[in-house]
Amino acid sequence: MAYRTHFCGALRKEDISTTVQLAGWIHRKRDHGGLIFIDLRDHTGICQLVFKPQHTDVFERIEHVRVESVICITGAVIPRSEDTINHEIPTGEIEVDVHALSIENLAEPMPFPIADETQTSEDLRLKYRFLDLRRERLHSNIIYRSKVIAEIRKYLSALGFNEIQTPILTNSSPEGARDYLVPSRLHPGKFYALPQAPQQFKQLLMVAGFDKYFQIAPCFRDEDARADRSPGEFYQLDMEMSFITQDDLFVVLEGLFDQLTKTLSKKRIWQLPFPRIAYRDAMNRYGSDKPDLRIPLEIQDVTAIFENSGFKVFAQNTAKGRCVKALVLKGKANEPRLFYDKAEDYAKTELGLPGLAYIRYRDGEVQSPIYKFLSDAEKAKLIEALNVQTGDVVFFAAGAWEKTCKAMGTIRNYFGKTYPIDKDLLAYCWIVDFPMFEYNEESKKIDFSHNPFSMPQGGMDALLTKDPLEISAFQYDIVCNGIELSSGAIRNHKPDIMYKAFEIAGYTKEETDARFGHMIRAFQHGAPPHGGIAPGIDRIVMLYRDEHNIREVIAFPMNQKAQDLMTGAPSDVHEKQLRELHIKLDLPK
RNA sequence: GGAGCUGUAGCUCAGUUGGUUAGAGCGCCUGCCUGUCACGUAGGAGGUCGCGGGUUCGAGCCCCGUCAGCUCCGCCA
Repeated sequence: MAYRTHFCGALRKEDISTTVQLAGWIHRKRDHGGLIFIDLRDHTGICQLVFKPQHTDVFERIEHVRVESVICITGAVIPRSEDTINHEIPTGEIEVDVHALSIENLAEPMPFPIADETQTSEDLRLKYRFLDLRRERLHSNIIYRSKVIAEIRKYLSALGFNEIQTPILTNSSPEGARDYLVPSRLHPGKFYALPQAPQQFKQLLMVAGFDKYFQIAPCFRDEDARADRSPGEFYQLDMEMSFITQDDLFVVLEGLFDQLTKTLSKKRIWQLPFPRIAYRDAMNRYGSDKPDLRIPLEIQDVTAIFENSGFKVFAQNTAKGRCVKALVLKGKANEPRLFYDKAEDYAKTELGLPGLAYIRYRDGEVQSPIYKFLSDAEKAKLIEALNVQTGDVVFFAAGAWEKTCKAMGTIRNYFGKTYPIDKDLLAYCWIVDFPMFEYNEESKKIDFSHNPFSMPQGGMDALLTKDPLEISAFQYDIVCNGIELSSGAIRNHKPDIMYKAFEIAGYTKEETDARFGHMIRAFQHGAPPHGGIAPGIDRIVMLYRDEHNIREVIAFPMNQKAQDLMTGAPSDVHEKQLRELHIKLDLPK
């Protein structure tokens, strides 16, 4: 005999006078002595059951059953009287008069309430993850995640993408994050690595002629956790396409996110197509390569105004590679003193800035610790250049370009919190034209700034003739509301350009062959132009669910120290297992 | 590796300048209750104040150390 004929959340007044079987968890219980109400919950929702003393056996058996026990019932759907209708729930017009009961599983008292969303300590929630997942918030997040993935598959399959799995046991790559290693039994002393991303495989799939590939790909990186970074493993929508330009890819991704937004959310995309902002502009205007465009503040450059200024702090920062940046806050000149003090304190403690100069253009007076150092001409130029009006306040920072931009970007985000932000606005944008190379201060050499397989803009000609630090790559990020969802690139499919790029980064031909021989070899046997991207699934779900911690969108996450508090992983293994793998432990004391 | 915050009943928390027997709500147990929907109501059980040391006549509270969780920095091609 079947367990159920209906789902709890599906019953309506149309079902009145039918006999139904329901199965689920006791969500809440209200025992009136001569009458017991139970809210029965399943995956679909909640339905009220009524137990009446006329059914003596059933009534007596349910009396001492605790919440979260699993029961199956048979009963009649009956209407509720007008005054007992519950307008808060979809099934509130009816209830089920129970006349048969099967108790499937008695629940011990819960370590924390399931029906209440009471804040509960993180370690307890992780230890009893199977209970936490019953709670409304997590349960709906996981269902939502499933829908996002289903919609992605639907959209990409319709565009001719093929979903292809790539190896989980693969090779260690010294670049990038720390690898998770897996010892080989058949090859003593050798190790597999779990993939940090299927990067090379997806490019090889393009060489193999599959044209368009995607995968909901697990990625493993042994790096420390953050609120938006799961330790150990996370999921990417990994994609790659052949014979495409950067613009072709943008169209596909914009369509995908438009589709996700329309079908799964009441949120709105701010601008479609997404704005495209060059990396350098993003740094100059927003102080970040992942700007939150919803914040109505933009950084301005005032370096030129202070050339030869009498104010030495600014004047010494007008040389090449240095700058003076200004951030105008409209109408914020008359905040309490604490507003400016707290901002300065934040700049000093969090950003390590020596201070945060400001000018308050108040009604009839200007209040500023630096105003007295400025000439009348500089004062006038500032007002003109920044379009300052009475009631505005301007903050300044000066120094090396990148550091100053980033500091101002952090200040911009800090002040951004004082403006109303539309939670349902999705301000997607593309950050484009990332530099191909960067100067590594530590090793005093030129490094790839992102993916070594990206195509330099200008191709071989640029590599041969331009200052490497001036070369841009066809390398882009997709950003939404200040969250970096992914990097991507049009790849370098030409071996000669690849050797040259590696040479600039300090690799000889032999070293390049040794490390990336299989890639070069592939590109020597007919490689199509191709490119791709790999948006983080977890972060997409966080964004659409307004969650600020990645654990809230993962069914079984690990804690900050990469432990699974439910299963106890990582754990000791038997001596025999170690022997088979030819591994001896050398533990720190 | 470093910094910050937190740690008191099963859960969420309060606990005064260091002072008698450490409290509340929820949950749990035993009753009463036929229209609740966070049901109501009476009673009861439940504590290594994270752990260790110190100061003190006396420590949940002060000091030192340590553990755990979270957040951030480093790290994340």
